[in-house]
Amino acid sequence: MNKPSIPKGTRDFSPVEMAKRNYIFDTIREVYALYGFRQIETPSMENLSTLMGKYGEEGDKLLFKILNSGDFRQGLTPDQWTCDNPGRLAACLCEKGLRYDLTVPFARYVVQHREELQMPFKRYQIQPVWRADRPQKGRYREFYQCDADVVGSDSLLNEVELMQIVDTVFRKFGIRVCIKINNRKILTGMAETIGHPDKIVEITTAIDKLDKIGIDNVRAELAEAGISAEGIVRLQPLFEIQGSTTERLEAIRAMLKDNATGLKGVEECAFVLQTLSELGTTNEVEFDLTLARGLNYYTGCIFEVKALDVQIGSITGGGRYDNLTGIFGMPGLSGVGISFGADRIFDVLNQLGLYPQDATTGVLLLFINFGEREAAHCLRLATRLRQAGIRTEVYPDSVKMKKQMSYANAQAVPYVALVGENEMQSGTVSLKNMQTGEQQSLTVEEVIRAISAK
RNA sequence: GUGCCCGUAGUUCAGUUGGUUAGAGCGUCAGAUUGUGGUUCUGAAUGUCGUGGGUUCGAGUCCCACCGGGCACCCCA
Repeated sequence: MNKPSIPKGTRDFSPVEMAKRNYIFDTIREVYALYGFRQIETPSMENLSTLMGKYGEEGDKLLFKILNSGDFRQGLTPDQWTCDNPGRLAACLCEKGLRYDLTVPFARYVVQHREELQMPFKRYQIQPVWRADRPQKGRYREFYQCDADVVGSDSLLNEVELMQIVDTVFRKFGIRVCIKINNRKILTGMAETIGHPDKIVEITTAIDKLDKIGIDNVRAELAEAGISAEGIVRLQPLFEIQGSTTERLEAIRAMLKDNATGLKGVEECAFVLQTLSELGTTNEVEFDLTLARGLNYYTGCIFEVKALDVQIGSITGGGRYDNLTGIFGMPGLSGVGISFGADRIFDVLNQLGLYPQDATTGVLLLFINFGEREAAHCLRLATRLRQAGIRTEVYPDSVKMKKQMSYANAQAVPYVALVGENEMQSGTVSLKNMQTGEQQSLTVEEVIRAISAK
């Protein structure tokens, strides 16, 4: 018999895994709320027209498309069927797709609900997204993003605030990270200065790979993208500028002295970095000229977070996008956002064993079942414990004690209550601490106090 | 989408140049122990060897295809 299975790149989550994941979501949620963000949700599927063309050519290929219901062949001409372009055919068969990220659906939401929204609008959203990618380490076809965005405010204080959120969240998790900041305007300015304003995308993707493939390969890739030899030489300082943040900012400022866009980018970076350093952060915040980020809707500050103690891709990213709502007919609205990759954070916390103990414990107390009369009595005691907020369970069957104890052990239940004939008569509970093995005779009130104290 | 590696009990893996009835650890279940788990001891269950085809007297082992998994590229959380 064939065993049932789940699609490639998807996962089941066990109770223990869910407890860990909820710890992650709750922590992020709490920090978002602390900074005044409100939660929204959007549907899993969007109209394909909302999604297409927002993530570049590669992104379009990675969209999960939903086959039209009913007779999806209706109205298709033979020409359309035999069409060479799979994208064109898909557009005829599918009008819906699964969301690829949370930012684009959010932009759609803002435009659609613009009359009801008060600007600046700060929202957070924790939901799964889907990408038809080939799965590998730290990369799934269904994964959760935890986004926070502010729209309707150009102030750089939003960038600062988002970086404080990032810093706070990772401090709470106990993950040591490096927060990298750059600005798309600097890269745009560079492209303009070297005479290739049209090659911004090529330049950013090539630069982005620097630490992975090395400077020579980056140069080769730039040449292949059609950048002149002279242009590549003039880009050189990008990789070579050394020194403190202020020194590097100064050097790049000199390079871009005739380019208004580039200079604006430098000033924006300088402001965010300066303000953050005055406020103080737990984690290191670094100016990284080679940070580019793939998504091409970014126009201002861009950020990325890397874990210092685990080899994994970036675990958080984001940036400012000046005209995302423009595509949906609402120009002139600027937004900035971040996205925590919950699944990668999950992997990092697992590898480093950083979960706090009470985040993963389930039931706190299990009543052993000695028989019908005893169980009825325990049920009443359990009700009182639950009213006191203690997660309590009564074993449903009066089977061998060894089996019940093993159950408690396997579930990592910290306390077991034994209430048999003797205890019933004396009105007590024999409370066993499963870690130490100690056992004492207590009243229900004393049990509540003992467990609550922990 | 491109390239490389891998599919044997619930799980991690062994399985000789192709040779009878495919093994082990962990886990599970039962007992030692009818009011005491996590330690120990004893015993037991479990496989269409990923699927289909081919070579062969004979295939877990060799060949092909498909499916699934992992890794790298691409891209990204």
